[in-house]
Amino acid sequence: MANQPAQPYNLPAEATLEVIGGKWKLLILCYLNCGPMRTSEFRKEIPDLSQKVLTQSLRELEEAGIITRTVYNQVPPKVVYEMSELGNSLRTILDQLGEWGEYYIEARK
Amino acid sequence: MANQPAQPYNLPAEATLEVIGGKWKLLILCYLNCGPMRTSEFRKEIPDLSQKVLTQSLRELEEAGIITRTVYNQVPPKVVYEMSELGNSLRTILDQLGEWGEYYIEARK
DNA sequence: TTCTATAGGAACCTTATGGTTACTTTGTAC
DNA sequence: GTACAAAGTAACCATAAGGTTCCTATAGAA
Repeated sequence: MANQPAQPYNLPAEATLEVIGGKWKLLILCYLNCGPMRTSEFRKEIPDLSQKVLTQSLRELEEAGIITRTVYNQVPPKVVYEMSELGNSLRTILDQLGEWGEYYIEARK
Repeated sequence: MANQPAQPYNLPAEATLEVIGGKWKLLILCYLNCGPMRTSEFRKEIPDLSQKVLTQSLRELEEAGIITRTVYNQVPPKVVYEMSELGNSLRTILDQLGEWGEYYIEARK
């Protein structure tokens, strides 16, 4: 139960992994990279992703400032998620992770 | 207990995160980026990293083909770890993760 | 007036990951 | 012959992350 140090990371790169890490966040960001999405659209596109983990992941991405959440005051509810400025700055990284992943999968065959 | 699908990833980028993910792997790779290291050197440099998690992480990186392990047949034992070719191909990614992490930490202040 | 659609919360369980402690092996130095 | 060094392994525990099921609110449609 030690207090958190001023800088909780050994390396800045860990901050990046903390933001995009987790089982589904990359996939969520990948969809948002193509444009805004509502919750129900995520549910249809990624049926294996449970409601709970979806909203949890979206909340964390929102708190990290990577995506924005817009609530339309209507019934039934409508909530739209999209990339923020900060989120867009991640694009290069996401692309590179994908490229190296392809290379790696190929190299391991 | 479902069988693994042919491709266990939704995205190739997930393969990358699987390789470098975990609490200590980035740090380990960061040290190896500067040159070969023996186990005892890791223990001194990263005292918060337990023996168990260290060897476990090194094993996984080795299985991923990212690092190599060389055992010298002597007593007391001597084991040296270093980056492989494949490991070196990760360098750009690691750098970018670090750069974005710095940017992000700054942007969040 | 009952049903539907949408987004989410609450309670609970399971598994993965990380951490701790104690033990092992074996040649050399004291 | 005892102690030490290096690189582990084994058994165990704690916490985090992910997953399941059921519940809620509310306007309009049937």
